[in-house]
Amino acid sequence: MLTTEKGSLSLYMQVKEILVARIGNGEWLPGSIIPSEVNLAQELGVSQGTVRKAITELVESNVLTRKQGRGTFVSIHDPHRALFHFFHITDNQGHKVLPDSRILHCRRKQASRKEAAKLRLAVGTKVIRIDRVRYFSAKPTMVETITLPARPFGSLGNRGKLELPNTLYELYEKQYGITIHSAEEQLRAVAASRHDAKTLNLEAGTPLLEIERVALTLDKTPVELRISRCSTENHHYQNTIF
Amino acid sequence: MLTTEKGSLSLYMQVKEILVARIGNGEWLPGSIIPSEVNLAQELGVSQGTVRKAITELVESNVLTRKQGRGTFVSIHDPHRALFHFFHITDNQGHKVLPDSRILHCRRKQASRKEAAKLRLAVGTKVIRIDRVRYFSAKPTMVETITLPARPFGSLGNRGKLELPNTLYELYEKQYGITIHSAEEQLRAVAASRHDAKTLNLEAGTPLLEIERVALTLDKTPVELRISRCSTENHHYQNTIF
DNA sequence: AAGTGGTCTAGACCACGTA
DNA sequence: ACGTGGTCTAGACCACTTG
Repeated sequence: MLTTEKGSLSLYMQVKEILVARIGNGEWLPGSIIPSEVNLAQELGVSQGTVRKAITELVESNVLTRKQGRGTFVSIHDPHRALFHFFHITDNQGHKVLPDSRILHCRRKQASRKEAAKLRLAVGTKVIRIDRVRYFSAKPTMVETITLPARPFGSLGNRGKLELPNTLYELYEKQYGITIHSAEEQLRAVAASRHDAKTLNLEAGTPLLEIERVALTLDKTPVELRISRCSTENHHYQNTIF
Repeated sequence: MLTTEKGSLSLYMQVKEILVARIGNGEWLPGSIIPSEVNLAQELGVSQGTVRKAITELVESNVLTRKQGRGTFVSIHDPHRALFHFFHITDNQGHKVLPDSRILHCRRKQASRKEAAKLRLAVGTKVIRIDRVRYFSAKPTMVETITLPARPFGSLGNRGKLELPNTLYELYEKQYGITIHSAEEQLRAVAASRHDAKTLNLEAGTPLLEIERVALTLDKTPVELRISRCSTENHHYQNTIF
């Protein structure tokens, strides 16, 4: 129940937690409309302004989306959002294009020390590891290794595994009900290994941009480790600091 | 004058523009307090809620800072803000430490094509170019080339030039009244040149992380071009995507 | 026409910092 | 005690979308 007692959170924060909980437990699915501000206010016994403030903060953190005249919706990961929010590679003219993908391998393994640490699993836990190459206008440019915990993603790669979509986050959401809300990335310069070099058709030792990303759900649970090594001959990583 | 006519911006947006203008023209300097919400509302003939909404957005974009019980202040670039907002290099344990700096050169030149383009100047315009090395625990780790338009920064480096502070953005603000509000960064992997290698005490050809940053003022005027080449042996570039 | 979010108002009380 | 920002309310009107 909502309270306004001394030690408690502010009303709108309590409303926010209720909304997040309803999204988290699947009561309101991605893409679906939520009740109007007036209805929620009535139901929860607060004013519309309080509900509004809670919703505003969730819109700012990309959890909800408002559409004037229509209603408020649980955010959905269409390819557009994946591209503009989570994909930071652009060509040297600043144009952003999603690369094509080709899967090299997809197998089950036991989590290495590093994978276990990054995904907060016990060493040896079953994971799925995907290797793929990504192409910009038919030119191989990135090699990617993606590690997923087998627990939620158990069925992935079991049958017809080489047919994974290009935008994985959409798959996670639609197939497994897992929505990526944030990510931590670490960037380094590394020398291309012989394998990298062969795959990307360049010389071993060529400098590559390595991006190590841990993707997180709304409650900060890590659900994907992705290591990308990218040739920065014609592309770069673009970051805007506000 | 504020209006609520049909084609015009919403009231709180007009208030926001007034506040930004007063900051931009130096009426309210960085670090100083601005009038209270109630006073501004009275002066501008709107309700406190409207002023509040305008201020809230400016706080979100780091232009203003609220301090409960005290007032609202124009944001200031203390070293802390520079470090946590604009400096993205951390060691491999995730700890952020500001490196020491040593200036190698500081000279006046004519803007190269690239510098002119990035700073939106005519080719050949006078610029100041600073070369420095940055150290983490006494180990040379980054080489930096900083280019500033001579116009606003004319006096910089004229006398005793090798005595520049470690956090330049603070200098820009205090000395020249120029506050950096945002930046565009492009990251690439490059091979260390012989000069890089000698400066950083490693072998030519070693992969380095190159960060090319254009720093912008509140009105999006580019005022600094900074190219950093960083050894990522013990450090990396950390980015969080929300 | 009805329902939604978007803006705006006027006033209330609380929590915090300063004097 | 006073002034500040922080929260909350209740109600108004506008702009937009849908039936």
